[in-house]
Amino acid sequence: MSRADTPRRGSRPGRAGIRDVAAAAGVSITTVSDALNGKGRLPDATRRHVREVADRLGYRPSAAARTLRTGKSGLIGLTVTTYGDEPFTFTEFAYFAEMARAATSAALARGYALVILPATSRHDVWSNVALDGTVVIDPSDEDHVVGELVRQGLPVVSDGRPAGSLPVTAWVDNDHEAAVLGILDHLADAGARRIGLLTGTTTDTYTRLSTTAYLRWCERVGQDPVYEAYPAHDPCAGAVAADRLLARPDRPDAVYGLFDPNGTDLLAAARRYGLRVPEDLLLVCCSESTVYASTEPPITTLSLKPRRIGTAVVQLLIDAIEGVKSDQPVEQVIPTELIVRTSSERRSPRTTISPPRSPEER
Amino acid sequence: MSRADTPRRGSRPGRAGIRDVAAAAGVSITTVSDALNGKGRLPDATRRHVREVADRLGYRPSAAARTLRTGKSGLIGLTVTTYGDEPFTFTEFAYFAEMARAATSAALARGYALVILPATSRHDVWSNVALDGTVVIDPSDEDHVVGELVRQGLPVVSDGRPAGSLPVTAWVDNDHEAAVLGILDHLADAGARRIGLLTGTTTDTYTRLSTTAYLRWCERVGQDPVYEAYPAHDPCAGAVAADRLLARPDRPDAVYGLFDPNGTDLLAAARRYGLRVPEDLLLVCCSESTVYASTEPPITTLSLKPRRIGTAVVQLLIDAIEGVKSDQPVEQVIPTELIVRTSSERRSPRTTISPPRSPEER
DNA sequence: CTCGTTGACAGGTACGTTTCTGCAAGGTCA
DNA sequence: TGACCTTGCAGAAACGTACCTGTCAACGAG
Repeated sequence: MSRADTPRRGSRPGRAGIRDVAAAAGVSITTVSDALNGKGRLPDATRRHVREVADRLGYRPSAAARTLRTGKSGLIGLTVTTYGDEPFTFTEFAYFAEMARAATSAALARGYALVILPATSRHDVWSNVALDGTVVIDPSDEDHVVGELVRQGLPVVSDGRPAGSLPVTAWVDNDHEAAVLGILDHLADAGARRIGLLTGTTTDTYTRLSTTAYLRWCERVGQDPVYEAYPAHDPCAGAVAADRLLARPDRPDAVYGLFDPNGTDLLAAARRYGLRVPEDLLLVCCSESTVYASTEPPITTLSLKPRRIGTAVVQLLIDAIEGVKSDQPVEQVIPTELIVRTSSERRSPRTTISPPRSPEER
Repeated sequence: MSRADTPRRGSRPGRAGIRDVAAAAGVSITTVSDALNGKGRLPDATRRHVREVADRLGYRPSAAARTLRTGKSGLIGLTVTTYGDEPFTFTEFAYFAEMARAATSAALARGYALVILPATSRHDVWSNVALDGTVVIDPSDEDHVVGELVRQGLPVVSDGRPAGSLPVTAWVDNDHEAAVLGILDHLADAGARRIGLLTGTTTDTYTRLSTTAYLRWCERVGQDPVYEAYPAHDPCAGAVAADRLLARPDRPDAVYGLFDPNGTDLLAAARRYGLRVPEDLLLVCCSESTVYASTEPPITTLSLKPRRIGTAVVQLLIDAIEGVKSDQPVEQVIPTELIVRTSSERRSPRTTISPPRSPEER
């Protein structure tokens, strides 16, 4: 009895299935599938006819069924780091926004869409979405999620070289050490005699590599390190740390800030202490924001080229999904760009003319 | 023959199916499904046993199969406006980043994930992902995508009240008119006598409502409108427009900028023309960026509360997905917040002490 | 003793595709 | 005229899950 109740199977209101199209076009399901997907050997007349009927019925193939059958969903995960409940990534710093934008664009161009997922291993969410692969932003040393994904055979590409022996498929990163050394040399060239650093307390690779590069540089040139560290995800702490740095007895005459908001923080702190930029204090910070072009004075920034990174990461990932999976990880280094502005301009001739520095000052 | 080749069906390497779990636990598929999903009537012992075996095998249910069966994917679309090839939304202005962040957070908290999709109706991408509903950011008058989605029976919630008769399920927005009027009054209170506007050439609701509110206010108080419009998605055009506005013969003594970067643009332009802020020029702009707290001088900003909007939009959408679908659209208005800083501080007593204005100046 | 009732499970079907295999009809060539 | 290939299409088997519909025992009530 109950069988007779539903003779019109699949007659869900609002959605026409491939069956309905086949019936309406007077052909078989196979023919419909082949006609719409451009496969099989069909005369153009049949193909056109099927397409036409499908259009008329407003047929849209079920993504779930297709995914189940083919094993490909066309979805790429994008992990965002969370602090507490809030997703941190891609809003705090312009870097993440730019990177995500480029990644989105690159994915869409190849027919994929991005799914935003938290870096924490909340199984409920991760296992509820069928992914073809994942982009991981700056994974920590022992990332649960990455391990799990790799175990499932999914390709994983990371933005930022993976710490430890994380088995990612590929990664893209800048040469952070070279970038920091370049900036320090640039500041020294501009007349800096004691360069300070505003850095973070977090353990991510970017912070770690940059800080050690700074320390190594200090050792090489014989300068005592002068730096303040703060939790980078707390914007207030940045302003406080900037203030601390300029309040020190061994106040630096040049500062490099590792994080995006450091430029304005340092500028405000300098103002409080009556320091002129660049006369009394040279300033550089790492940022993708355009506001530093129109601050007073404009501030020199280091760009990590997030657009290129986001694009590269997605390309590598989709290549891995679609193409031949090379066994060895693919590594790609994107060059940084130093955008020199007034805040790090060479000191006035006065300084240059001053007598050569004594050894202990060097 | 070929049938005998694959007696172990579903023995895909790396992924254990529900069948494997059932076999390993010595129960039926139904029992496994019931045990893991907390349904059916099973003794706790069986439930525990099944769960244990599933864990041991590393069983992860197939999201695609579950979606196909249940009709729910746990995915929510988030449209981003694109200009040319590039996704524009959520990177140009801090508003979008904050809004997306809040939306992501709210969705994850309820077990949903966000999928980033372009507002243009690229069918390839849209039809390839199974969505439970969609958040649309500031849809244009005749949005193809919205119509299509609604026709498929999917709930659509928009950030920004829909123009025309777009059949969205619900929407969330600010009271832009009230916000603009409030700012203009605030500036007038601070001593402004001719208030200019920096606005956009685009036809989105925000720009339109804000501009007409400005024009109405001007008419009411008897001031000639003084405004410049530019394509908001072009950052360079903003600086040029700011310059144009201050170069006019009828130069305003106060300006409100509708878009995020306008504050720095206007500040730079004021500097070029030797105008002091706030003595010669009062400044307010609509922005969520914190940089305006530490510019010189700090700039008064209007916050649209994107966090609250993003959260509200997602809550409404998920309510519509899971709960009772009310037929009439749900509308929700989020109050704005004016963060008053130095750039719009009341003019010095000199101005205040000056004789009451003549009618034509009013 | 019989009859409903409830607990604890198993079978089987449907979700909507893709695709492998098969099978006629018609053409080509020896 | 058959052997063989090509063309044009249909049948049916998966993909992995959820859930509806039994079935079979035990058990208390009448």
